[in-house]
Amino acid sequence: MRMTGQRRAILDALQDGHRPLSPSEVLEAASEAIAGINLSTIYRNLKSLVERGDVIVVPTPGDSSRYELAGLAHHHHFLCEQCGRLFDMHGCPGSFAGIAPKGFKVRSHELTLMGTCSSCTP
Amino acid sequence: MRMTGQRRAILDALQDGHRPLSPSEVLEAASEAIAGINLSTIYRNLKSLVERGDVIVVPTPGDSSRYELAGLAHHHHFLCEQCGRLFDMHGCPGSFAGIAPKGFKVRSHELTLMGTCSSCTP
DNA sequence: TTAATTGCAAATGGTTTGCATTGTT
DNA sequence: AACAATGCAAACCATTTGCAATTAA
Repeated sequence: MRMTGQRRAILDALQDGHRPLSPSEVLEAASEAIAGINLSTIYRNLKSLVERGDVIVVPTPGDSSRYELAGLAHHHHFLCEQCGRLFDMHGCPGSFAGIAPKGFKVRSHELTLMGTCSSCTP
Repeated sequence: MRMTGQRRAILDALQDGHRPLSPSEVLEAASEAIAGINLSTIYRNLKSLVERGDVIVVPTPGDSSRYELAGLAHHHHFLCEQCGRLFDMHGCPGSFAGIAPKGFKVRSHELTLMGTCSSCTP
């Protein structure tokens, strides 16, 4: 994988966003650096960046997946139902392995809080 | 809303499944009672059953939403990465409101454990 | 008979892919 | 030259919708 300007711009967008971004949010942010950048390219580059381990997928309940830079400490997210943005939160309340049914093997977990972010609260 | 045979079959499918079902799982189950039942009808009826409050949507991270009968105690789910089925778990480890950023209003939360269910564990 | 429900096919929206072109080494 | 990366259009898949035909109250 070559580190092209487009991939650089995508990583920059994720870095500057300070929160997980959807593909269309990445497109919007990267478009400011590279006019005419294509959504297919965003998807393809996000995929290869994930395979390479530079970026992780954030599966989001009831909405499309977001992407964020890899290497952050384990944490969870807040989904604003008003503006649709996903935010990072710090820490994790536990492993939750105890509530899994007997015989089920827990590999990971997703915790998402939903509500209204501070910008959208009147 | 009229209680047709199709709607009856859909509710029966959700009841008998003992776990949240995807639209295509509902189709498969309802087809045994009503041959030729259409997927559009499944979607339309699920929607009206949700509006009526008989059924709730279970938004599932990284996968399409599932549906389950309303009225169950607050609980969370386990997604088997092998067979794709979603299972109910009992109880909830907490409110999690404490980890939300300042100024954010929490309305609800989704907790999903991922891994391998007992049927898929070797 | 009146209004809700259904099947079918077409539309939609997000994501992926084929292919010819462009860019990098 | 050899191969990776891109743009574009078409394919895809889950979900929704328009409409004419059917069914329930």
